[in-house]
Parts: sequence; structure tokens; C-alpha cells
Amino acid sequence: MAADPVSALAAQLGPEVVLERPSESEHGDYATNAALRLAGVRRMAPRELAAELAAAAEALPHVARAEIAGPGFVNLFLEDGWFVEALGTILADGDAYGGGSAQPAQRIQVEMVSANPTGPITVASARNGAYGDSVARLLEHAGHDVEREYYYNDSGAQMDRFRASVEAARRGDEPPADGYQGAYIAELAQVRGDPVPAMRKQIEDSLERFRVHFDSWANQSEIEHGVSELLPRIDTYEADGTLWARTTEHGDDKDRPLIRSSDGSYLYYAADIAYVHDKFTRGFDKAIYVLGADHHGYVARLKAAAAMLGYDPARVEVLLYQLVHLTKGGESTKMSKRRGDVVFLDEFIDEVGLDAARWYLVNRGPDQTMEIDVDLAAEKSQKNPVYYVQYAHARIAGILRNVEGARDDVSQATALEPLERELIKRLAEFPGVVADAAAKRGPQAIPAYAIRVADDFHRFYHEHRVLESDQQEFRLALCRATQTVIAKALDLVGVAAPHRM
RNA sequence: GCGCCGGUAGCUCAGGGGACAGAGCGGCGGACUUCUAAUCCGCGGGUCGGAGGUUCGAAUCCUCCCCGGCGCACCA
Repeated sequence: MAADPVSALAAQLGPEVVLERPSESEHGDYATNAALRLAGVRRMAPRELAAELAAAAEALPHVARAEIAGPGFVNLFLEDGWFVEALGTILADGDAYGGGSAQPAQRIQVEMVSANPTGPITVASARNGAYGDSVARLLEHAGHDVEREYYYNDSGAQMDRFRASVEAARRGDEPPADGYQGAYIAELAQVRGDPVPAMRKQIEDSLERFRVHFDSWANQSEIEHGVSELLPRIDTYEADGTLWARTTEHGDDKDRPLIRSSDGSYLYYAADIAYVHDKFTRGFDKAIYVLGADHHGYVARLKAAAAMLGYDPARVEVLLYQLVHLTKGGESTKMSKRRGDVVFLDEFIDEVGLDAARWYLVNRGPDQTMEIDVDLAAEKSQKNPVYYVQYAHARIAGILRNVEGARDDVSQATALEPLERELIKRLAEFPGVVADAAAKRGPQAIPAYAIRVADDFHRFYHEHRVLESDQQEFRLALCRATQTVIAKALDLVGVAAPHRM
């Protein structure tokens, strides 16, 4: 596990001690409410317990003093030596800094996007990709072995309608009822042959461009082959000439039909069961599904599928994100691929830029419904904080460019400036922020943190010179550490860290 | 009706038991002979949807209510 200077300090005070950065500088560099939390269990007065903690803290190296405040907070004031050491560990960890929080490391599959190949990737699916991919990146950084998979629903009625729609366009006819329309159908009609492979190619290219890289692609048509051998293993019954899975035995709110009564064909839940089985057979410890909020009913039935097959349902994890609504000049428009009434990912990227698009779609928490005004998106993207963060990275790159080959050396620090201490404290937060974001599946914490880092750096940069200062070697080290952290933070949300802007 | 997710500054949203609630955008006013001004500094702006409850302490947890989004198919 990579180093975390703050946790290391906290651990010296006890296993239950967690350090936080107080919002007020009078409250020290770090503070803990451990005395308040533990007072009840220990049957001690909070301030008495706080006094013990404070005494223990003052005995530690680099702790200048510890103060008891309010009902029982302990505020720590640290010497420069602590900051210098913290910076040293950050630099020593390099790209691995903040990683390795996984315990234990697992093989995890993140299945995401999985939109029907009946049209290009829309902004709605892009949110799935931006969110899912960032979670995957966080899990990787935490030390898990992660694979990303896309599941194609390639055997349903939607596909027939899609092919029929292209056929109709080739004949110059109107699309069939419930068919698809839009410019992309007309384009596909220009080329001979099955439009599905062409559509899939386009989807895969769009996602690759969006920096969502898939390791594997699953097809429902192939997964379905596994259904028949699984049927005996699960709890089923016949009613009304239909075969049902007794999912209510495993927490679902109603049983699910498996095989259609009229023609004997498999219904989607049959494929879902086979797919869950397929995932675990391939050796994943955990199967993460990234689904839009309109699929929240899936949670119970996917877990039920795992349970019926004899797997621990906790190994199925469903990440839901709220939907994307499009507005145009304030008026809402419904997204529908069939009507061609959508904004495609590629258009969105063209309009707002790749980095701004990724940032935008992950910046908001998954539980928050997202409204995108098509008319304002491009204009607003100019003010996207992503550029503020990237600029900090580019500024540092500029400094380092000017002194290529020059030494940086943390130990050359003399008295640290307040802004230097603030910046180091910010960098020291990174392991905690990243571990928390990974555990909570909440990548939106990363952009928020990155802004804070950029904030602290820009302030430092404005106030103090790096080159030709008597602190040059130390400040170069500080710059390099900041650059590493910003680059990693941006990478975790799929955004580039440019060296020039 | 039942279930899931929201309701925090003019707007878009962070925060999700701790010390006076944060940011961006928008508004107003300042700062470049300097390693990138895509920057920095200052000012203004809040019944954290409402009501109860738990707690030393609630925007945060519990209950009820109001408003909005999304579900509740032999479609996927």
C-alpha cells in the first residue's frame, strides 16, 4: 500500500483516530474529534480524553503543539519537518501515490454502456461511460484487477426493427412502425449489407475516442446459448404455458418470465441469468453493472439471478446514475433514438471538447439528474473548471521545461511559507480522497479535489517565485509533486493533463 | 398505490453527524517590465423544501408531509 502521510500521523495516535483539515486555520493543521466519538465508549469526559490525546500528540516528532478546543476537539499544529517529509513520500510514490487502498485486491468486471447497437452512442449513454470508466479507473488505482465489458443486446426485437428501418430507407420507404429514423439511418442505407457491424464499429470508435476503452464485448445471442443448461439449476415453475423463475424467493418483488409461451423464445431475463453465470464462471470476484436510473428495477432481479445460481448476491453490484435530460433553449426534448431526436456523443464532443465533455459528465454525482441545454453547452464549456485545472498542470510543465536537468530536493527547505504548507496539505489529502471515492463509487469527488489543488497551486505560484528563488530546489520538488497529483487526478476521470495551453 | 433518486446562494451543483454551510458561473471593483493573466485579490449573496424526533452537537440520521425525475411488460 502506498504511503498516506495523514493516515500515518493519525495511526500514531490510535486506530480510531481520523484527522481532518479544519476550515479555520486557528484550529491547526489537522484536527480530530476522536475524543468526542470515544468519550461514550470509554466512559470518560470528552475533554479529559482530549487532554490525553493532546499529550500523546505532543510527544510525536514534528508536532509543534496540540490544543484542546470546544467540547473536545484536538487541534494539531505541525512543524515544517512534517511537511517536508510528507512531500518526500509523495515524490517517492510518484504515479502510485494515493493508490493501493484495495483490501483485498479483487478481479472486478465493470460492465457499462451496453446500449443497443441500433444507433450511435448518445450523450445519455456517454454519462454511463464517463461514470463507469471513472469508477473503473479508481478501482484500478486502488489495486484491483479491472476489466471493462460492453454487452450487446443483439438478438431482440429492437434489432429487427433497426434492420427493417435501414432496409426501408434503402427502398426509399418510410420507416416501419416503431422503427428508427434520423440521418444515421440514411447513412447506413447508403452501404450494402447488414448495418449492424457498421453500427457497432461506430459505437466502438466513439467510445474509444471518449477514452473509454473496453477489454471485451459480449453478445446476448451467444450468452443465450448458456440458458438451457442453467434452467435445471434454478428455481422455476410453469404457469399459463410460460416458464417462470421464482425470483421472489430471493428478494425480487415479482417472479420473472423466462420463456415466451407463444413461440418458446427466451425472454431477456433468461439471458440475464446466463450472463451473470458467465461473468462468475470467468473468474470475476465481483460483477459491477452500470445502469441508468430507469433500470433500477434490475437491482433485485440481477441479485436474485446470482442467488438462484448459488452465488453470493453481494458479488453483483449495480451502480445507478440518474438520467440526462436535454433542453434546447430552455424547452425540454425527449431523447429517443427512434425519432432521431437525440444528441450523439460525437456531436457533443465536437461541440464542447473531449476533456470538457468527460469532466462535465462525471463532475455531477450519479444521483443527480442532469440537464444539458444543447444551445448553452458549447458556450458554458469555455468556463469549464477543467481548463483551470489543466492550466495549473501546464504552468508547472512550463517551469520544469525551463530548468530541465535542474535538481529538486525536498531537504533544501528552510522556513516554509504558509501557501507552501497549504499546498502540501492539499497534496497529502489525495490518498484519502481517492480511497473514499473508490469505496463510495463516487468519482465526482475527484474533479472537486482537483480544483482545490489547482486553487492552492495558482495561489502559491502567484505569490512566490520558483526559479531563481533561494528555495528553488525545494519549490521544484513541490511543483513536481503537484504536477504528479494533478495528472493522476485528471487521469482518474479520463481527462488529459496538457504540458502547454 | 408501491419502489428508487433529487429539493442547499440569482443559476448549475459540492458537502452527507462536528467548531461561523462551500465552489463554479453570473454581478461589482482591483492586480501583468515576472517561471503562461485560461491567473490572482476583494465585495455582495442562504428559513440547507416543511414539520416533528434522536444527539453534547443535525444540511447530514429517523418519522411524516409537500414538490420534481424515474420505474413498477411474456420490450430490452
